[in-house]
Formats: sequence, structure tokens, C-alpha cells
Amino acid sequence: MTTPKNIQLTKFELEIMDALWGLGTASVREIQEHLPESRRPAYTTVQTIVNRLEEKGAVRRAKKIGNAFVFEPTITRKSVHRRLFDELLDLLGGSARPLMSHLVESGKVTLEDVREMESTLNRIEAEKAVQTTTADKQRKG
Amino acid sequence: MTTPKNIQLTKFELEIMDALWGLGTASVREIQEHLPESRRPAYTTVQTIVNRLEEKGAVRRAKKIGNAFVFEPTITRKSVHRRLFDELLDLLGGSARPLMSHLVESGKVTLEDVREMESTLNRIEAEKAVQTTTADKQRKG
DNA sequence: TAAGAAATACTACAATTGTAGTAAATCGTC
DNA sequence: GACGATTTACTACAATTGTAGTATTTCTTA
Repeated sequence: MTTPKNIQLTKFELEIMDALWGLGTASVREIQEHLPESRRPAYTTVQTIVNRLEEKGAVRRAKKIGNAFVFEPTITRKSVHRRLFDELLDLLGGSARPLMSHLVESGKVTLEDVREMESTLNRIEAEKAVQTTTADKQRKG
Repeated sequence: MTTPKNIQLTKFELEIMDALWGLGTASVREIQEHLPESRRPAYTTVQTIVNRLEEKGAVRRAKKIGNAFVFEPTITRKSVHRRLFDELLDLLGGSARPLMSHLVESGKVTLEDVREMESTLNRIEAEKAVQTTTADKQRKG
């Protein structure tokens, strides 16, 4: 990998990124218009944030159309979400349990979700087992 | 309830709160000494943060011992954690699924954890069913 | 009760963030 | 190629946050 991408994004910056991730690639104008009109900041405000995002290395100028730059994300939504998740996990003491309690208490998780989770875990376990077996064979043979 | 407790805490403020939650009740001095010595800020820095926490309504002066105030949290660790959790959930689009994927991918959740989660959910379902039945009876009776 | 220790109250200041205005460059079009 | 529209570049400023110093008050104890 080239850069560790340890980028800190503020809430507002995240919103802008979210718009950009949704659009794939966009000019400042497009980003601004893609924000919920309830609280849509001035054009130049969005411009400022996009510039800061560029400084932080979260977006880059992909090309120019007319006299406007078209920006694209240089970090994935997933990587950012994972970082946020990891940070929260860290705050909660590093253990997954409290997070799971919250999930259950929030009522946002169904039995089906959990069963899905369980089967994924089972699959992973099975894969690990296979790898172990293979390794054993190689050691022996 | 009296106050909505919609308190925004910064990372550092959270660290201070964490120390205070751990101690239960403490003076500025005690809080400072309870922080990891690797990055332990000046006494007056901690003092400033504690004052801001007081302004934000997250702590209160419980009493005075000698010439030092003893502070106590006015919000629970759990409520703050839940808020953080809800905010993250919101950022991830409000669905629990991505969070659960992250949990599995992080390798921090065991099959046992998930089974526990499942049984909790089952229990809740069962309780709901009972309540419904009771309500039915009451409607009928 | 006076001195020294400790705590508080108040002030300061730089970095970051939210928010936007203004001037200058550039583009499309008549 | 001049002009209006659009963009960008640059600047500004208040609020929040991290960080701590100094002055004043208050305790404790010799």
C-alpha cells in the first residue's frame, strides 16, 4: 500500500463525502445540490469543505469539465465506515459485547440477522479448519 | 425526565469522563493522575476540561474536601455509549447489517457471542408474546 | 497566625471546524 | 472578441477544542 489513509473527517466532511460517494464523481455544484435542501449550506461553504477534503487527501480532482473541476473520492466509504466502527469499538473498551447489547436493545436487529451472522461465522470457522488441516498435511508430508 | 441530556462530548472530554466513571467520584487531581501517564496533560488542562464538562452538564460538584471540589458524573457511561452507538448507526445508514458485518470481519465476535445474542432476542420475543396475550385477554375480558 | 502548599478562577492562544464573502480567472455565446 | 455567468482562489471570522499559564483564594500546619 502507498498511504495509510489515516484521515480524520468531521461530521460535515462526512456528509460531503457521502454525497460524493453516492454520485461517484461530481463537481462542487453537483455535491451542493445533492445535499438535503433542509440544511444546504452556501456554494462556497461546500467549496471550502471540498478543498479541505482535498488537502486531507480524501478526494482528488479527476478532471475539468467546462471551467469546473470534477472531484472523485480517493478513499472508500467502506474503509471510512470501518474506521469509525473501530474507533467506537475502542471507546467501548475494545470488546464487541457492549456493541452487541446495544444492537439488541435498539431493536434494530432481527433474529434473522443474527442467524445470518451465525452462519457467516460458521463458514469462516469451517474455512479456518480446512486451512489448518492443509497445513497439517504439509507439515507431515 | 428532567433534561434530555443531549450532550456532545469531544474525544478528550470522553477520556476524562471515562476516568471519572471509573473512579465514581473524584477531584481534578485524582482524575489527572488516573489518566495514562504516557499522555497526561497538565493539571490545569484537566481542570479546564472538567470545567467545560460542568458547563455542559456532564458532571457536577458533589462536595468539597479540603480546598478541592469533588466531582461526580451526572450522565451514565451507558447513556453516552448508547448515543455514540446510535450516531454511528445513523452514519452507516441506520441499518444494523453493516455494523454486524464489521463485527464479524473484525474477528472480535465469537460464535458464543452470537448465540448469546440469539437467546436474548428469543427471550425478548417470548416476553413480547406474553404481553400481547395478556393484552388480548384484557381486551376480551 | 503566618508561610507554604494546593486548588480554583480567570485568561490566553493556536488549531480545527463551520460558514461564507469577494476578487479574479475562465467559459460559453452573441 | 466582449460580456455575462460560473468557477475558482483567497480571505475572513466566530465557535469549539486542546493546551496551559498566572493570579488569587483557601487549607493546613508549624
